[in-house]
Amino acid sequence: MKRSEIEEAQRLLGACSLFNGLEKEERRTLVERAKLRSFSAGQTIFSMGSPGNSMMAVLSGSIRISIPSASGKELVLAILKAGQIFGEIALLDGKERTADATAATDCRLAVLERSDVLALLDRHPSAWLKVVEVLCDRLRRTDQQISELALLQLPVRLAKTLLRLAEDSASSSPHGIEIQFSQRELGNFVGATRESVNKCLGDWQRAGILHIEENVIVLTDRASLQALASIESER
Amino acid sequence: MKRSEIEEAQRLLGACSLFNGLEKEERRTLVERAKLRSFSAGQTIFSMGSPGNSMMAVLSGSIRISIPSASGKELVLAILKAGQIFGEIALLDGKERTADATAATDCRLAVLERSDVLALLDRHPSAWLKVVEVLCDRLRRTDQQISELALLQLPVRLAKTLLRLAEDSASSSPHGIEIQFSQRELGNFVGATRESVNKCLGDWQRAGILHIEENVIVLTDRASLQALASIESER
DNA sequence: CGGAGGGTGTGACCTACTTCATAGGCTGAC
DNA sequence: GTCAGCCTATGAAGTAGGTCACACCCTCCG
Repeated sequence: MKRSEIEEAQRLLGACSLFNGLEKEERRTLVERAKLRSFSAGQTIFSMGSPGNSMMAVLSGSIRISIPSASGKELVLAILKAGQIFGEIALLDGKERTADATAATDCRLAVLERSDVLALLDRHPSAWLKVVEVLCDRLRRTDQQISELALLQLPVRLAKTLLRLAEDSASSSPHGIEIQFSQRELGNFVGATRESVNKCLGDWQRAGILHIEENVIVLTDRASLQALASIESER
Repeated sequence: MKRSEIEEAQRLLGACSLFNGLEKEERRTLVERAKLRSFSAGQTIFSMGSPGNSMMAVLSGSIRISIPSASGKELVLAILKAGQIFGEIALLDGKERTADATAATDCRLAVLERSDVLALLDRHPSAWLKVVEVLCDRLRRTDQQISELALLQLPVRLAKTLLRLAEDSASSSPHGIEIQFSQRELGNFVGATRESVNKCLGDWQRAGILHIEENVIVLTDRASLQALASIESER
């Protein structure tokens, strides 16, 4: 591993909420012990059910966390970007991975082994709190996802996820915020089919809330979408 | 608080996975700092959205954790029994409660304040691991619940939850395992209506897999139910 | 006693989805 | 080139499950 790479990885790990409490020195030893790995878009990083002794921090690119179903369908739980971590559950409790992780784009990861992480936590017990915060955050997210899935109907769920995607998407054109997911992928987010998503988006385009151009959805009227998302329409 | 009560609470806390690693002495001080509280069936213990500075350990009875929706509906996330804990998320990250907790039966709880728990973790950093295990367990559960909700259809979900309920139900009659939840409540478990649950159970009764008598469901043919639960039938 | 409020059982109907089919467009590989 | 494989678009048909309405049974309470 080159010196420059190490330095960059160190800087990037500093961006992780998990590690930004550490002193520089600690971060350096952590990076030294970590394996840096690259994946190209579409590659699978790990699969649900496999044993997992490591966790990953995203250095660049984005990662897709999903749960597969028996027959090809899948539900996307999250898209992770630089500075976020994943795979920590299996590392912490020593059991199987609970979901699939695949590279959504080309990406680079820092892979940390269980023994290294536990050793670090041993030296710095205060870091446990960070770990716990990450887990709590995950739990809040999944709890919310559960209730939405069970209690809200498709248009509301779709509106909510569009807004969420809009929030952590850097790319905004002059006309509005751009979202770059295929309709099939949006379906995987909200637990619906490609066709249903298409119809919903079509309606909204006709209503002037957004428009669809060349594999990109442009949100023009965010307020209306927010209204749609907070309608108490249930199943 | 009476001496006998303290002793009993100590014994019961020892049954919690979270605390069974502690020495007797530590457990005693923890119990001394805890408030013992009783709730009668139906009482609400805390509500989603309220601030939460405490967590609870169930000493006796059972607790119902649920997420309410705008219009009366709700989704039941878990039923907790003696030896289990809840409310730890808000305690750990200092944010709002993510769900409602109500007394499913008359029950007694040990209520632990944030400062006491954090102090204990400070004295015994090894206890963090236990906390993390609890959180990981929760995450595994909710992840599974999400994927079932999104990917499986009602009969499969219902079969799965019946089997789960059967597992941690002590009451088994000579004829089979008894499950004592109303059909409406089962609906709240699987995200469906009373009527749909009724129809499904009716079919299964006709098929001889279970029978229904006086507000009790008796599982007679567990194997068939397991078969139904593992069918890959999707939505 | 009667009535309110809980439970189960069932039908008729409605609708939010899925499934299936078809059509066309673009990109990248052979 | 053309073919495979991805995407969007849209409409017809099928269906799981929700909604509504009713009947009936408890038990608890005034």
